Amino acid sequence: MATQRRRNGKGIGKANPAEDEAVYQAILHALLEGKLKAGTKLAEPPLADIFGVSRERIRKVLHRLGAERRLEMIPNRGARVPRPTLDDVRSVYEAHRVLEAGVLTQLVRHVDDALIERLTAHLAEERAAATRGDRAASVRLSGAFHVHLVEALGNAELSRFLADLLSRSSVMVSVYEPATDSICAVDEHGAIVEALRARDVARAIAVSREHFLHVESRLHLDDDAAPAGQDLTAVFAAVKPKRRKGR
Amino acid sequence: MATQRRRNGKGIGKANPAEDEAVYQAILHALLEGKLKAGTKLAEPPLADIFGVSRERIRKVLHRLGAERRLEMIPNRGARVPRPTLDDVRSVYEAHRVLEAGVLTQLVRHVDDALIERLTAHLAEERAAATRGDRAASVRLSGAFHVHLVEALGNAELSRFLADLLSRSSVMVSVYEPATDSICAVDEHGAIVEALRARDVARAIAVSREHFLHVESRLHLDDDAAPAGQDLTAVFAAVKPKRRKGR
DNA sequence: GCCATGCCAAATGTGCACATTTTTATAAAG
DNA sequence: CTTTATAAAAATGTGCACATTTGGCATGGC
Repeated sequence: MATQRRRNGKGIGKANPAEDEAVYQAILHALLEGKLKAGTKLAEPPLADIFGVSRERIRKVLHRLGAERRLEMIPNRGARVPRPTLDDVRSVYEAHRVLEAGVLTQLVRHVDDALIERLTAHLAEERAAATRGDRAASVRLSGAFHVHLVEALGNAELSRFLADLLSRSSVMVSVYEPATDSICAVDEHGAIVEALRARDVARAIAVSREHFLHVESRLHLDDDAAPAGQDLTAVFAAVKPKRRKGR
Repeated sequence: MATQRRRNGKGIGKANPAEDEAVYQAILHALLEGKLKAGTKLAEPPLADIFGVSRERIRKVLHRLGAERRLEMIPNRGARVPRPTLDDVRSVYEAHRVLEAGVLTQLVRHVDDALIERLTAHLAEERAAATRGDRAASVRLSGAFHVHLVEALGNAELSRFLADLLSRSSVMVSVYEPATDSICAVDEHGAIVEALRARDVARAIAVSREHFLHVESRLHLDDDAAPAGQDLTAVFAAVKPKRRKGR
């Protein structure tokens, strides 16, 4: 009697790790794309309804995102999209700057022609996107340049740390808008590569530092601040065509 | 089967966030102390029985530790204490080395007498512990020195990253045993402070680098490798005096 | 003797039914 | 009209009952 089956009549405890991952990726993607405005409440029941999964599954995903510090979890009060302070953003940029100084210091000891060649090729891509006027590609490639630098070291811990920093700064673009007007100047990236080729640590670090300070100086507060109330259904509209109840 | 301790029909959903934290801290502490050998299986039912809480609570904690990469989670097969490779350990040390190079680069721009004074005081503590022969204090203070360095920058992201690295290397002590014979030489720490006082970036980084390479060279494989099967009850014996079934 | 196969106990994964807490709506008082 | 108190509604947190999967063990065939 107590065995209430699901609507699809199949098993209830059916293991489906892919479903977890799909929901996680969907929400994470929405966060990184900036579709979810800062301060938006992410309640479990509506999300379960939208994605057509149980509430527990949504719950697990939200708590995971909270553990990764991508969502702000408050006990008994659910999940919200974090509203980073200007100091928070500066902190992330500074961390990136400090990290890259260390990376460059280590990198000059291991530069070889292949690396310089790869970086030069990347610079060409960046210039192509810039002259083409493709803003989206420019932003993407600009971030990828720094990823290339750290991955040249082949250290998983450092790569993960940088990925964490970049993903966090992505979210921040929706509040403060850095570098939408003019992204990382390709020339500055080129100067870093040039210093690397010359094995000049001090110059590489100095250029990198100026580069980051340049970007940081463009940060400014964008205080339209829609405090809450965003239509989640609209945000996740095209993500999952699963049926949901009549609105 | 293990009789669920809490069967009082009245308050089932009683909120108790402190209980979560207690279990989390207990397992984390056991991990950091090296009481849990690498490769040990952490099954949910016995842990629930030991701590006297429901299985779901254990479950949540284990998954949290898995998300923090302190436990290795395999779908449908539970949690195990990770068995880090020698390359993993080297990776952590290298990351610390690279990070500290960046930290020192940034730090020489903001050194003041107060900082030098604090670091000097710390060095005195280290020396005292060393001459006293207090090995535990020496290890602790030796790690704390590097924490002091990064915290001098006042950047939360960087501090968190270093804490992550340190906690991971703590776990690794149980497999490879670095620096138990002779921990970070105080003289090397002193040389770093001296270079900072002189505002000599290159020297600070060089000394720091040599320091880390020195420690890394002491790593060696300790392959006794008890493959599994550790008595969890004994490990968590003194942690939680809560009543459990037999005993 | 050794590998393959089937069965059974144990462990993990998940939906659901509550309890608890928070938030919203409504009514009353100043 | 604003503010406060109270009740209703919604959302979050948790234990439990299953389903599913895994691992071990015995049996049978080569």
